[in-house]
Amino acid sequence: MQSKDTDDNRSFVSNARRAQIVEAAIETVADVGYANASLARIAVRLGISKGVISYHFSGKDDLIAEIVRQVLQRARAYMQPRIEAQTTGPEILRAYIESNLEFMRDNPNQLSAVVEIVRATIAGAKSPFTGNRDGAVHILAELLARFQAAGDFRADFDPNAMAIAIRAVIDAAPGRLADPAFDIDRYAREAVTVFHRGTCVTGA
Amino acid sequence: MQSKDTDDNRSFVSNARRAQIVEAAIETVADVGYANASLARIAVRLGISKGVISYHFSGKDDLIAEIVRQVLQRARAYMQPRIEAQTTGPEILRAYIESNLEFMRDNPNQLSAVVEIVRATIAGAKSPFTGNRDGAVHILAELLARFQAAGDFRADFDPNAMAIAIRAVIDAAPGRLADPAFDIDRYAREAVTVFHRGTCVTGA
DNA sequence: GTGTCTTTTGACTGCATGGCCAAAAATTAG
DNA sequence: CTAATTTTTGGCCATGCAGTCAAAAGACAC
Repeated sequence: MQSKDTDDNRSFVSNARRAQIVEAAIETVADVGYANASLARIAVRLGISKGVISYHFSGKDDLIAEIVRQVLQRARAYMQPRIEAQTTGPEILRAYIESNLEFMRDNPNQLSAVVEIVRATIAGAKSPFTGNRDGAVHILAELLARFQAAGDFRADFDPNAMAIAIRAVIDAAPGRLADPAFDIDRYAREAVTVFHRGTCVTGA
Repeated sequence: MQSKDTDDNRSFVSNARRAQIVEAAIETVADVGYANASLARIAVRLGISKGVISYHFSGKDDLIAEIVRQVLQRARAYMQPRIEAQTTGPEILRAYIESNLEFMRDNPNQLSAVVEIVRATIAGAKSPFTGNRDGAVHILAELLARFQAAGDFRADFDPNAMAIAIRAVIDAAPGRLADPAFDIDRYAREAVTVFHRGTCVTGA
């Protein structure tokens, strides 16, 4: 094993095992919370010995990083085309919010796990995922700023503050998915409306 | 000691010690994150033995609950008069958002700690603070619904979804306070504007 | 079937945690 | 000053954690 592992460096079986472990880890985190998601618990969920995890991953950090990497890749793959299909600022913003929340609705565990991992590791200490969070905000802020300059949005809001608010509203959803009274589609509609009204020159 | 402790049940010195420990615990949580805020760390910050904490509190849960209780009480004391001074729906909503964020700005550690405690303990397992979070959302939702019925707000948004979004935007602030580039006053202004535009019939 | 390589097991380490407690120290009362 | 009480100390548990490892089990080529 080299330090820079590629998928092709590993056998089919090995890759399947890794995928299996990643999946179990996602479920475990979404289920019992990041703080309680120990290697032992993940192993029990799979019915294997926890040594197997150590064999296939260099450590817990490696496993967690792999979760974040995989989920964000899938989320990006789902969202990106939907966002890029739009042309105007308001349309893009709507597609951004909607595709984010749709992905959460259809893959509830995955983003729940990632949001929790990022939050838990960022709190207090420096984390390998700080750049991840700030990166998402920054990309959104740039987007807002671009279309603000183009006149698609009102000129007098701070793109950075707005981006933080938008992401806050989106990232609050996973933690509510467990509540049966929470209607994420309804929530998405409200979020779209609020930020449309909040960013555009004219009302709805 | 009885199980239902009142302040008056304890000596002055004892209450002072408790307050001191609570304060140190708040700072520790805000500093190193809830996950790393062990009794040992809190004790070191105070320069005392960790047994002292066990002596003054029935356990870690007790200490944490006391933090939440005290901070929320202070926050309520700050916010409530400011909110009740308003009469119309939009004014109340503005006062709600502004007073929340002002309290965070002036007491950065306190609400950082509480938000993190509530988030960390709610994730995955059932927590003594679940009702706390849902209660805050519920109160806000009722408020929105009341003034929606009165015609102060547009009639076609879901008060519950809106309340969740508003709290999400507010609760995202503490985690950003450490970032020197984050201007919480600016953030408050944008939040007020967004939700004013999002809830009212006419634009800004 | 034999030998090689991969994978899994289960026991083990070292560490940090929350909680506990007897003895020491400090405080207060008489 | 002495005795009773409150408070603090520092060491001690049991538990759960991530990570390690030798040995067993399995897969597979020949």
